[in-house]
Amino acid sequence: MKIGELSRRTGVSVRALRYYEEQGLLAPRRTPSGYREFGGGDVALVERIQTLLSAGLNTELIAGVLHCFDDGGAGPTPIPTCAEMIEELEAARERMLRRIDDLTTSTALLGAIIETGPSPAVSA
Amino acid sequence: MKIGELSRRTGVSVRALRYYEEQGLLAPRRTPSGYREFGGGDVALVERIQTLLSAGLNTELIAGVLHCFDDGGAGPTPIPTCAEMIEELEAARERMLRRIDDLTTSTALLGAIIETGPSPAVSA
DNA sequence: CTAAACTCTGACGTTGGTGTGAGAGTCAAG
DNA sequence: CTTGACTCTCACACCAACGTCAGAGTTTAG
Repeated sequence: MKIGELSRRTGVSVRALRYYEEQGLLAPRRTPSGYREFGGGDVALVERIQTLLSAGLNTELIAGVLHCFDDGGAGPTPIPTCAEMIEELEAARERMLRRIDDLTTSTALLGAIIETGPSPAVSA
Repeated sequence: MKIGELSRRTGVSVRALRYYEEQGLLAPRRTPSGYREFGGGDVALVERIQTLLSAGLNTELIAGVLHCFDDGGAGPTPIPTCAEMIEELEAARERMLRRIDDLTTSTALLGAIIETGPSPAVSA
């Protein structure tokens, strides 16, 4: 299928799909005239990318670990080692947890500012 | 004092201080030669700005509510109405809380991916 | 007077996932 | 053949708070 159809099927914008290819997340074939030609499996692949992006991973990390999810396109191929993938995912999760901590601290500080009003709460 | 001294006193970079002025958070006088001349109160003001920034507010919002913290420079002037300020701060806090929720959901999703391994966890 | 230290105003770079055209080629239908 | 829908490749815009040069003027210590 061409990029417009993939976009409609996945709800992902054409621009985003081209960006995914640029980042090495997608590798469509090309027609003689240069049009991208996607396969049926790419629908699930794009959805998987969306899932990982919504989980807070960036495209670089996704590009690094995406092949670990690749079942070869058909069979239940026993997953490659990819212990490295787990490590990177856990590192990403820990960054997110730290980010949550920071935000929690910030909201608490903001809450204090709101409650106490315009006090010179400049301890930092 | 000049910008370098204010920077040393507050620990905020010269570039950041110029940026604050550009955003309307600071309004130093100028010497005939064009040098910024800050007053003693600006140290506390910069610290207050830092506090609000670390609380997750952006400069635009800070610019809008900063005058509500202004005590006139001396007396315990009863704070102006500025109910609007409280509203904006609470709105900002709620945005941050939503962001925390999103991140929490994402980390949970990422955790599930890590635990279950490369399963086709593409529900979204 | 000179050199070091400081300050000034631009103005581009950063980070990441797109939005939004510009200008041009391709393809299917009438 | 022509129109319209679709696609292509650049390439700038965006958001935020700065970092970091460049080139030039100012001030200060010796």
